[in-house]
Amino acid sequence: MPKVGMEPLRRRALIDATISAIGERGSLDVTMSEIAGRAGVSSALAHHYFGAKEDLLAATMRHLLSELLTDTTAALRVAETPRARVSAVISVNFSDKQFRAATIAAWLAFYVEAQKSPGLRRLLRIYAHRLHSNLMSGLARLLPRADAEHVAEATAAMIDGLYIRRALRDGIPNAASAIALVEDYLETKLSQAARAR
Amino acid sequence: MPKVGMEPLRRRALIDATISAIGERGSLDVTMSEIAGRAGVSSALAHHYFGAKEDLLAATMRHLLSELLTDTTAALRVAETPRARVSAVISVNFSDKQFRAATIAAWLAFYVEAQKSPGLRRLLRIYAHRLHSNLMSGLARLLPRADAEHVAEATAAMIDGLYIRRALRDGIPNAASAIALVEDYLETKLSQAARAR
DNA sequence: TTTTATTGATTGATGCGTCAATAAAAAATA
DNA sequence: TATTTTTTATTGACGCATCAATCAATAAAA
Repeated sequence: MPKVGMEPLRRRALIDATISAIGERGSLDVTMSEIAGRAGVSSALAHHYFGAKEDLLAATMRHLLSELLTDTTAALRVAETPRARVSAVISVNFSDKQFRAATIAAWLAFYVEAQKSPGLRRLLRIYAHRLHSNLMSGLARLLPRADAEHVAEATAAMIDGLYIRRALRDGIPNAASAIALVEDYLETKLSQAARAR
Repeated sequence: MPKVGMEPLRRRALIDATISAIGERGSLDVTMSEIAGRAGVSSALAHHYFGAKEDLLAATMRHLLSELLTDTTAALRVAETPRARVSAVISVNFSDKQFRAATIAAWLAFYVEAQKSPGLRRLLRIYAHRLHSNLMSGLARLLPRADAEHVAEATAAMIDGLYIRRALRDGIPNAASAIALVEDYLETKLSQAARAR
């Protein structure tokens, strides 16, 4: 059976299995055997490629993060105006790929785990910082600096909050209404600023 | 040593110990021994009073929830106007007692745990519902029904989001600025509505 | 023959939940 | 009031299950 060049395929399969396992269990205490089983390999192989369980979890987190960043930069590339840049960032966060039960459960679980693990916390800080600066890349051209910072904070908080409510499967059932909520806030703040000018 | 009437004292001490243990560890996987140790008793006693670990966690969650509800009703009682009612609900959520690292870590951990445990999920649904209707108790008198619902959703999401960001100890360092963010949103929406009228 | 892929079996640790044992208070009985 | 009995409080020790991590063994490529 052993065919060479399996490593990248197995790594990817194990990471995918980790996300779906976390999504189904709803928490990070999934076993290595559970994950490995989903990926169709033995738990020993998972250890072979990733070392400790925490390393696999960190790799999964990094994967989630880099997917989000990739999608975001792609969306930003085609955004023509500052206003469109802000909407692009928002829509990526609520895209089908991101705003899915398994993905959200994984994010939530990682937030909790980050309390313990400094490595994970660093990764989440990076995420928060990127989200902020991506939002600012549009807002800074629409509002005075201080207001832009303020609106970026509030928008980021709203996005995180909507993720949580989605995890609870209560209120805000779909991505469209979540986007509408955030966009409405933005529109309100922008028109308020325009009036003041 | 055995003195009669220990039960309520022990129960309370164990629940407090659970919160602080979760706060320090940052997650729900604290051991019964750890909790019992903090409460100054053996793990066997914790089992004696609460049964399974999950029961202790559920009791802790219920305690957190009922404290929040008690504080909220107290704050609502002294609120004179509809506008004051909304502010009252917000300020309770960011009060010293609620917006504390240990409490927030516990809430976050419970959100994750709720994915697995239907009992906990029910409790969190109750919390979300109460928060919503408490906000509505003021908003319904300030805005048309549909707008009020919308603003209540957004406010609730913002509150949850700010909790998460607090848990990460990143951005929004203190309660005051968190309140300012939410109040600013509210004020903006209310004045927008007033102008439209 | 060396490297890469893979696993079953095993080990060691951890932690929940139980149980029998101890002791002090309260209640019942003499 | 003195005693026995029952109830309440409490724990150390232990069984049992789970799981992460290791390792020796197998087999196909290079």
